[in-house]
Amino acid sequence: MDTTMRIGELGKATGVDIETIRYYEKAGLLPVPARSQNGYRAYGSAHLERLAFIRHCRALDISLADVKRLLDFVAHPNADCEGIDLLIDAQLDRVRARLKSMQALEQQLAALRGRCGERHSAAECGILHELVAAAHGEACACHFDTPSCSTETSVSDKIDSRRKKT
Amino acid sequence: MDTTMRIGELGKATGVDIETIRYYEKAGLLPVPARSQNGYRAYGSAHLERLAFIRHCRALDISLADVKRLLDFVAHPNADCEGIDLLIDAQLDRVRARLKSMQALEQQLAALRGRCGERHSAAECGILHELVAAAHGEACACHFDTPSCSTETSVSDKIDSRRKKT
DNA sequence: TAATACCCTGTAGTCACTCCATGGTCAAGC
DNA sequence: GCTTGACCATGGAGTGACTACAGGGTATTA
Repeated sequence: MDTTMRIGELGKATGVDIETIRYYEKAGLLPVPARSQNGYRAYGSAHLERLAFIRHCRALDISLADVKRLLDFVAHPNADCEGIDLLIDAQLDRVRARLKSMQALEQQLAALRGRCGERHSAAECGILHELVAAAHGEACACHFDTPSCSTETSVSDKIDSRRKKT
Repeated sequence: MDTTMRIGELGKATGVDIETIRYYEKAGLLPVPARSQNGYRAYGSAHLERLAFIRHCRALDISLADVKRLLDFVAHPNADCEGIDLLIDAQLDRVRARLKSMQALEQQLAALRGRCGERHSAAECGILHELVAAAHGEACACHFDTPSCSTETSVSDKIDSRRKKT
């Protein structure tokens, strides 16, 4: 029997908030730990490893549902690894799509930012003018990199591509 | 009096889901519309413009709280525009920070993806090995661009920087 | 008259946490 | 023995920006 840790110790060892640890347990990602006599959770090294694995996956922006799937593969080493493959591929696709839209976004905001030099009234603010013009569907400098400006599909697509994660 | 539209028409004209339109109304972003005799919402051109404005801002990933602030500036054109300035600046900062972490993420995932060529058992999968190794704190190829791999602070910081939006 | 395509309200669910209220446990200091 | 403070427990609510759904009303067309 190895030494056990309380939740606060596990949290410190992994840099994970104790509320998050309890959340992972409730979500079925972290096995239910034993309890010491006073009712405190008692974690072992297996929990520490597992929690580190989860956090590493989360650092890669992998959803908890996918982390769960990866943990299944870890638990069943004889299974075909094709799923792992596809999972990481899909994750990479999502990240790349989001990266692309973030880059466009950065350009748009930078252009918008350049429209306002010094202080004046809102009525004269180039940024506000630009935003209103874009809403009107007029040509606007902040979209120089995209073909059309405020047509319904382009706007909602941009939002969709940034929102959708599963 | 200009022609009015029902919610479905407004939705089609702007590419916005009708549930989202109602949500914006409840959130106080879209003015409460008049109702026709049957109780249906009756929108005018002002609503269409405003909704387009909101969506354009959302396409720039500006939070609804900030969109509200921008709408206040639109409503009070004599106010000092400094707030607009700062708002866009802060937005740009957020986007750039996120962009940076997304780029690191993309590299990590790409490296991870390269670890698995053909199909085999999960036990032999390079991806899984890599993830487990990372969780153990061993040197892992997917972090060649970052100094340390799975120390608590670096992992949680990475997650934090990607989660925080306000 | 029936089907359908709309519209209404209100509530609950999503994701991955985060915060809070309320109360129990334990060790140290007085 | 008592208090203080650091921990731990549970359950429930809140976050943002929607999205989905149940259960009903209305309007148009066949």
